[in-house]
Amino acid sequence: MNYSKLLLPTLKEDPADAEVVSHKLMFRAGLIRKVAAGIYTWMPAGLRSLRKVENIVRQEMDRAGAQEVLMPAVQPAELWQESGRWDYYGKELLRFTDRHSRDYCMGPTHEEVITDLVKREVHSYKQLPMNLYQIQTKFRDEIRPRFGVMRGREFIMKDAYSFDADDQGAEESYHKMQAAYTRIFERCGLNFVAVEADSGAIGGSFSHEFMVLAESGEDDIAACNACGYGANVEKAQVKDTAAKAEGDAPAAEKVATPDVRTIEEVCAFMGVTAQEVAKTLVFETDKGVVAVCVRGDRDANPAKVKNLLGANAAELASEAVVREVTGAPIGFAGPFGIKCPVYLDNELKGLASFVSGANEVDAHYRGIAPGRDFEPAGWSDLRFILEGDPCPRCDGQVVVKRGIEVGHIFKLGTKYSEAMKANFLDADGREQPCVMGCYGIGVGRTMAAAIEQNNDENGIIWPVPLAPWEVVILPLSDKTGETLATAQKITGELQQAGIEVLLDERDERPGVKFKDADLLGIPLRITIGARGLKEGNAETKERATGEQQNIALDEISAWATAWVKERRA
RNA sequence: CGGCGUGUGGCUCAGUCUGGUAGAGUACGUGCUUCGGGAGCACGGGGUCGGAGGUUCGAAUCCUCUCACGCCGACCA
Repeated sequence: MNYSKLLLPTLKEDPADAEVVSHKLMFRAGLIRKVAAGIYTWMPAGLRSLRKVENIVRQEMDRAGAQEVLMPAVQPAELWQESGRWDYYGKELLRFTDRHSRDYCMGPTHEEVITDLVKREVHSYKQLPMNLYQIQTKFRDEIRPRFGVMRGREFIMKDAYSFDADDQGAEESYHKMQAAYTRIFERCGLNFVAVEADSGAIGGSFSHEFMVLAESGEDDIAACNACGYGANVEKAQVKDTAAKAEGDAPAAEKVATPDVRTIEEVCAFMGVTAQEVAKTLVFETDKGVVAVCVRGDRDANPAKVKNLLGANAAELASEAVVREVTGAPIGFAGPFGIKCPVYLDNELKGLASFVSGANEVDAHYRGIAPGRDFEPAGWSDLRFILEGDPCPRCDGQVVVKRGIEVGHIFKLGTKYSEAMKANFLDADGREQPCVMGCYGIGVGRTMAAAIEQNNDENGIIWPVPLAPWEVVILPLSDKTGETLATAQKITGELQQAGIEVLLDERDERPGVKFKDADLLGIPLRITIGARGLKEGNAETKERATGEQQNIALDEISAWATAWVKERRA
């Protein structure tokens, strides 16, 4: 590939709207250009890397026995009404009508389409298990797209769906995908962890996220420093270690607390620590309004509230609802006398009594004891895990890290197959719903995550398997044209050997070529200059290590070919 | 959707407060000199100053409305 004819516009300055390093570098290196918020064009070099990720994904999916299909981006409302998600899915689902006033949406995911397909085409246990996947453009109308292609509205995703005859088969399919994902991200050269995750609105019984470790990640991961345990903080269980409090609680005493609302204010006013206070939070859910108490220095985890109730959604209640159940403005909620069920976090077992709001303006209680002053609706793990908490699996401690979610796998069960009647006949001739799993990989996000993990002040440092080109050859200008002729010869030889080469034959000064080669992050650079030519040498430089060598011209092609092939995934 | 902020040549930005008819750097074109880590000089092309309306003799600048984009929050498969 000749650089002079490539649409590969590099920039010296960071774009004004980019925040994270991968976004800045993808833009500066001419890999992407923005069309609208969260919507991007893939430029030639960027597309080459994107295709590399896709091909790794494709190879591993095929190896795992999955079959590739391609489903439409535009989906009819009927399918979504059938699954029940037309009403459930929020504004992220971009809806529109055609000229006949029929409702459609841009597919944010394809459970409906695939389940409908399998319902029509698969009828016998003899056809199962089956795993179908696609690499396709999704659209989710995110409220706030950011970080370039990392959280775009339109993005390329690999989504796979498995169909099994029974639960055991579904788990086998799940584990196959887990193994395939591990291979995929290893081949992409990423430093990642697979963690337990909340299965969220998609439903289903269990799920893992594949997280690339990076400070710019949008998710917090709780990992054990001793065993292999890892989980999204949304999901991470907090070990129930609180010993039941001994001794009698003092009688409850109401205290006037004018204008004292926050935990800090309460602690300062009452002369207690946050560990002695129960923070009461009111949640609105589709199973009704509930109150949740956690220790004053902890945060309640809405995902756990949701799961405890078996609800589809749980969010902090509006001020109006808080007034309704507590009879007071926000800041004075407490478990005693509140007009909704109260769930307590396990950790509060350690307190015989605690300080809490009195459900009336400017008042708190001291000495509230669960079981005596009020009857909890239940005890459960309801708070977010924190760094330093005990590992739920072993005696180790939890550390919290940031991660980029590049893949997510779910065991779905029969939620969609039952709703959409994707049934098959078993060996006994009985009709049964398929047991499903679904498995996603953000292809563009994986590529961005690789940059996030591999860069320096000069630009991208591509892992060889994802690099748009494996080798860049820089003929430095001379009067005779000998450097160019030599570079062309080497380019030809490498291409013969199946190496992907970018030949920078632009009439540019050496500094420009060096800077662009670094910015683009091509793993191996070969410089042909008058200086080395005199000695009969080509000069090599590895982007990742900075290591330079002089290699004889008649050996350079073989040397470079071996260098690249050793590092391919 | 709430809070804050920004829209001026392809990119990065100045000019706006204090109204006088649009600039710099970079990128691009031509020429000369250069040529091993983003060269120098000269000349040149390129701008509805996000859009609409208003005030004014005169608006990038002041006022009103609107659109787009960004950050924080909430939200999120």
